[in-house]
Amino acid sequence: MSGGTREKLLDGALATLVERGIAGTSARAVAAAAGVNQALVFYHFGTLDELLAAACRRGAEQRVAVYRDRLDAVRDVGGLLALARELRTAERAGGHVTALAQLLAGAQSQPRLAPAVAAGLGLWTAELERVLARVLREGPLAGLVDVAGLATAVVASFVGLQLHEGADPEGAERAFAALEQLGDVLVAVDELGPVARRVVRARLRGSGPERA
Amino acid sequence: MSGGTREKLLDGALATLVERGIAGTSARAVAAAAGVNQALVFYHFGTLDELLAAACRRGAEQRVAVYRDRLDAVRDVGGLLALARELRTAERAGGHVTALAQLLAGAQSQPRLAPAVAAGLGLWTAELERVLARVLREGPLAGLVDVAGLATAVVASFVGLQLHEGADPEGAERAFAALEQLGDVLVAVDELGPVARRVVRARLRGSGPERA
DNA sequence: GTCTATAACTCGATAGAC
DNA sequence: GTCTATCGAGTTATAGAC
Repeated sequence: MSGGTREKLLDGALATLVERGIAGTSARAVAAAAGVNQALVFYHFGTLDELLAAACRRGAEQRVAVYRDRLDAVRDVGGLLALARELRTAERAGGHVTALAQLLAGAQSQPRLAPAVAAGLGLWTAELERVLARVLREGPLAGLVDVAGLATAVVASFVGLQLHEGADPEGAERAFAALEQLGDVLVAVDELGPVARRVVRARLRGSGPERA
Repeated sequence: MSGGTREKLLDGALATLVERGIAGTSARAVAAAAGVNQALVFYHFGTLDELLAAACRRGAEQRVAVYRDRLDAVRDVGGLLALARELRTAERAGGHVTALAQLLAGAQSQPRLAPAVAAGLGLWTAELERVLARVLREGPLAGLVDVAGLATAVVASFVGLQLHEGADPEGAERAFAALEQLGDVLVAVDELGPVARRVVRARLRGSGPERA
């Protein structure tokens, strides 16, 4: 939490979003969390929304950077699910996805937040798209599912599950476990070999995304 | 919007959640949306949180009732995806899932909201669990994936996608389309027949949920 | 850049008339 | 049940001293 006032405020904004939610994230609450005078929010960022938007962008950049190496190391669907579980566990301490979820909720009725939140989500989506393209390279889904859309769906689902965790932790745990089982099934289908794969594709002729 | 004051306030609460988000849903804003005096919020519900909790429960009950017949009519994964798309379209007019999402965001830091939101989500989850159990009855996933957990995951994902729509409509559309493609693949795998199904299950021996 | 002080407003909630 | 009036606290944002 050291460094300049600007950085303290950005950290304080994310911490306040996690602890008090978007409804409780006032300029005073953020300044208190940052250990800084309340007027400095407006000196450095003009408005509270601008501070939150900046915190959203920087928070997503930092987190994505932290996980980039591990994302690069993922080789199959099972590895991706394992990383998702690790990220979920890390959330209990850091709460970065929680902060993003609160900003996303706020962006629904605060148009000024929407671009920043979309950018933050886009950083995660872009990373995941790379991983999915590699993991699904030769699997049965390759060429049949729009990878960019799938990446967005996975990110959105992760945010939804993280929110669910706050209201129903046991349910969220079961949901996560079920998705891991689903992933195992996909892996097993993948291992059926090229014959089954060709059968599946033949049945889907014309219903997938554009192919070269 | 006719009826007693209590009902006007419950409707006004949901409308305010959609228009202003959880951060902008004050007792005064709800009363204004309901066309009712502000003090009546506290006369009828004691606190604002109690009103929001009651609105959450009633809203979920009403919406689930509206969709129950159509959920009962779903016979396969494709039908379920078609219904999901219909529900998503209906959201643009009604915004009931959006209200639920805002309440879910608020519940993260407002413990008094959590039980009501968990109950509201639970109504959707229970309905979906029934449908999934029927749809997956003989498919490759039967017995391999915890249906209750999967239902929760689907509901959480839907809420996440709905929130995503507010910040990035094009991305949400692509995500939805990708999930439909994924559903098509699952249907095709399902049609591979009992031989492939048995191979998949053999590979998964011991990794699924408990079986009788 | 950082502070105090304050203007102007909204908030949840209550008291008390009707 | 519904209204007006209001209290006390919290809100964004600014002015001006240092």
